[in-house]
Amino acid sequence: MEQMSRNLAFQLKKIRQQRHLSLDDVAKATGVSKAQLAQIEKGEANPTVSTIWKIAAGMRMSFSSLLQPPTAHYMRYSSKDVPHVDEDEGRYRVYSIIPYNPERGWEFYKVEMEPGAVSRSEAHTEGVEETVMVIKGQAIISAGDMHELLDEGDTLVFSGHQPHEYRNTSEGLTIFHLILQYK
Amino acid sequence: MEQMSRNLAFQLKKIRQQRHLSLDDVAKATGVSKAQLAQIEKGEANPTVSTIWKIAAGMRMSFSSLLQPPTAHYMRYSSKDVPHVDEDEGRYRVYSIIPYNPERGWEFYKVEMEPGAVSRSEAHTEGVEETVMVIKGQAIISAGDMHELLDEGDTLVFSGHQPHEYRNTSEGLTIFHLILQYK
DNA sequence: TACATATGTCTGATAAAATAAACAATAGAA
DNA sequence: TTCTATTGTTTATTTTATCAGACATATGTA
Repeated sequence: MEQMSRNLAFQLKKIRQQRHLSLDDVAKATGVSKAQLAQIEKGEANPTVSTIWKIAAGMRMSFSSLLQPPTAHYMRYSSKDVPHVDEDEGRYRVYSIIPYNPERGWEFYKVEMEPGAVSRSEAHTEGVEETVMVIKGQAIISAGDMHELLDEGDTLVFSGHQPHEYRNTSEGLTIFHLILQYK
Repeated sequence: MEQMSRNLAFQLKKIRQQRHLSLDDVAKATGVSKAQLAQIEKGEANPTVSTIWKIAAGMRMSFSSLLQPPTAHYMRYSSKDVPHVDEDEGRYRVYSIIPYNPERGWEFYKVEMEPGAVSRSEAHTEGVEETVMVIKGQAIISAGDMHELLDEGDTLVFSGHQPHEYRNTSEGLTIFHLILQYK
């Protein structure tokens, strides 16, 4: 994604002008060509790890500080372009509200289930934690020997490391929010 | 440097076989070609940030965990191939023992000064901390209004944010170790 | 055994990252 | 003003990262 490029662009430009260095100075210090540095600072580049390494080493910075996102920053996710996936012949619909992002570590879904609809999930890898918040309707969440009936407003947090199941036990549509948190 | 490639290779391979996935699986999950993934796992690749992003996102990992160096790991720096720089007509010699590494954040030098030799350094950027340990001889370290005379065995820590000076005040060769720590 | 599927490796083609050098724009000094 | 640095941008070229698909090697299944 061009998220990283933006971070890199911001941080590099910031410290370069904090230190009052020209592109030539940085090029000499890092061994990366001036043209490439200019591209990077404009966020129009997709550098390789070795290039980033050279910059970090030459500027005496850590990776984290070089790739850190700028503070005070926001992102809007429009409801218009939310991708969604159907299961159970369209009776179970999953909308990806906030897609996974390596900087964040979690993702956010909205789920709609028709009456009687069921969804089964395989065990996720190791340390995945699921948070379910029922917005409307009623559902039973099962995992191992856990069977919890959630009403409107109820929230459940559980480990997704074993197979689990969502079941709409109400007469109408059930809607809930779902957060998947990765370790 | 190929340091990052090694870390990436190690971590990717590790979690791939922890999750019992094939290269095809990972290719499908991340959108990175199988050939490229194979190269990366062998440490023979120099991927771009967008490729790393795709891997991190597809595998639901953070950058840090993907780029983390394997634990239990050592590195030997041989005295044979230590680069060095001379100043003051060869009477001030700096040997780079451990070069800067973005993962570590500091670098290590050995310095030799002939009798009467002087070295002046410009102010380093912001949060640079210098540590001087005199191994042999005697030196005066000055920075701002600080003037410290160090004898064999003495150690001085000071901020390198202003111009400073090393001066060998002994009759013989003075040797000291120098650590530069970056914020 | 033969067959099928799955898995990692290798190869050639293509897209793109990276460089070096030319260029234009700017600022400073004589 | 003119001349000379200095700075960032642009262009042309080389290098290489990436991909799709072919290949070889297993690993089961009938």
